[in-house]
Amino acid sequence: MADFSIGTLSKKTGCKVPTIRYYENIGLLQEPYRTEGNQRRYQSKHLNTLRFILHSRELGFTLDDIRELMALENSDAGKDHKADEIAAKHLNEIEHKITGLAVLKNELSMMLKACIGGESNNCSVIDALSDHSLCKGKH
Amino acid sequence: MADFSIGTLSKKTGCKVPTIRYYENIGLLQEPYRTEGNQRRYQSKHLNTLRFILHSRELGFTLDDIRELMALENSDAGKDHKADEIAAKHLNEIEHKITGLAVLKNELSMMLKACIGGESNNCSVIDALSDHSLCKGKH
DNA sequence: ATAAAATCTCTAGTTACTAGAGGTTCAAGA
DNA sequence: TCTTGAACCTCTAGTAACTAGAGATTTTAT
Repeated sequence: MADFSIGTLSKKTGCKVPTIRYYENIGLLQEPYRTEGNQRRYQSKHLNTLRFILHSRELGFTLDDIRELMALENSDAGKDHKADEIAAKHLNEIEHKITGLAVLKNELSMMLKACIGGESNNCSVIDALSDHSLCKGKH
Repeated sequence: MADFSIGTLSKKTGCKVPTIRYYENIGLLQEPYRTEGNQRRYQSKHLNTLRFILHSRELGFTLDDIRELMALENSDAGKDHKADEIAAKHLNEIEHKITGLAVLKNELSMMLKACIGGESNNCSVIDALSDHSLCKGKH
């Protein structure tokens, strides 16, 4: 297949044009060659790399994680082990986040339930937020 | 109680000194008076406001949410209703986040399980991330 | 009085992009 | 072949919510 423009790469991947340029700027995506008029022309290797980046981002990896993951690909030694490590660490962080959010959810639900079910008309989310004692011990 | 310095306010709340100045800069925290030597001196109202801000942040409200919540306090009309609305919207977002993270968690666990349990030695997180078909349909 | 700790302002860096200005190139139709 | 409009180019600055550091001044305690 013929080489393609940045707009085409954008359509193929769903990644916005400025974001593609950004990834190139920070060294995540290899610089493609340019036409005589200075426009970028991509090949399938760029498409693959970009998809790798996007999928990793969807899974919540940071650009630094991704940079590291990509470096591993080019240095065979211990490659799988290190990649697993990064993924495992990431999984751990996600589990922590989920736990934290579940706590928040409860606190917010309780606040709201109290407001809707309550009888006093000075019931208020604001009061709940101002009342430090409500969260004491949890944080 | 006597008025206190920014360092003392920091200790009372656990909020870092530069963050307190930052909140003042962006207009979230009222400017305190200054000593002749230009140092800030705070009073209990500042302590209360800062605690309100910090607790709201812990619950994941953005600084803009908090700004809005604080504006409500000074405009009685529909105050409770609006605050509930903000909190409810926030609760909704948190529920979405939890759902999304749970999906990620599964995908990552499966990736890792396949790597650890697998027999081939080219098993790799990187391969899983490169393989776009794995996530097709979910995203 | 002196010295250390705390404070001051200001700028710039972080993450992962997005938006806009102002100018150039490409591709398709007449 | 010419023209025109879409797509492209670079560069700067803005977003959220802070954090870090430089270099100067003030406060506090001995």
